[in-house]
Amino acid sequence: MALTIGKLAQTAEVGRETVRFYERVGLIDDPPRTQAGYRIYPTGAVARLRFIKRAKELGFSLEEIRSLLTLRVSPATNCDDVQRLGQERIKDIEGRIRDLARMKTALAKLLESCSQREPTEECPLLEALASEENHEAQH
Amino acid sequence: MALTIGKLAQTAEVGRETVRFYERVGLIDDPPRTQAGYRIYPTGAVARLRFIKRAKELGFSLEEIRSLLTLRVSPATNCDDVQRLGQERIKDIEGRIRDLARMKTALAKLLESCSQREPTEECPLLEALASEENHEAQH
DNA sequence: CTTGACACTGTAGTAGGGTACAGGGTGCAT
DNA sequence: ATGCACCCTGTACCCTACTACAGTGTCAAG
Repeated sequence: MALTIGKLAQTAEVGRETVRFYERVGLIDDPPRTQAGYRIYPTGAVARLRFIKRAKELGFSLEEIRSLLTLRVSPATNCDDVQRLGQERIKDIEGRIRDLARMKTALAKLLESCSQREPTEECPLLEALASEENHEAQH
Repeated sequence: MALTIGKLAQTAEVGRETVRFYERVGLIDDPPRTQAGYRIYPTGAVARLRFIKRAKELGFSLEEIRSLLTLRVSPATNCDDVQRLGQERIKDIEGRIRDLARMKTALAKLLESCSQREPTEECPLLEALASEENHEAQH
């Protein structure tokens, strides 16, 4: 069950041109072609495109997504490299989760104080994220 | 204790030009000026810039950040609007946290299987985010 | 055997988010 | 009173991540 580029794009909910763009920049493999030169994709390509799409929504750049996608265990890959790179990524993700959690708390507090109609002078969001501590982001 | 643009930029760890850019697009207020036209910022501007910087790192666009920043309690703001907008943002943030947590789990599993030298054919990250459910992002 | 939907390549344009001057003024330390 | 660091306004340019053609070829349905 193979897909043409249009069907793939539609299924993964990205643009047709976007698929070709990702191919150009090496985020997805060059697919095999028909006699006529049409790209034909395995169904797995859908997952890959969806992954890229969602990772992008999570704030990863295409460059970062590339490095996430190439993280896999294979005989050819040195295990230490995978461990190191993987640990780095995990730390990064943990940091993002912490920051988001802080934002969420701040927002929740804000909404609470709002519903109690106690106008706050300072925006609690600012305080929530402006804090100096634990911040030397590895971006 | 007021700041010139250079000092502000340095303290908040953004570029001087970036500060002017944010002013142009309305993310920060036009500050008062000296006789000579020099911008002078209150110290609170540092927190605002830091907030913008970190929210950006978390994948929010300047447009979204604008909407986060205007979410504050003030007599002029309708409380229902704040609640609605805030709830939306919280849902969004929760979704991001969930996705990131899934990615983290997938990465950890990958590293584990690596240390056990079990080559994985498929990148386990793909499955982590590929799930259909709970996904009609409000971006 | 044509017509309409889809595919191909290549190149150009766009939006978002800055970044880098050029050309000129300010301000304070020596 | 003259450097030197800093500020001002423009305008132009850059990178990322698409998006939109133009010009042409393919293929399946009627």
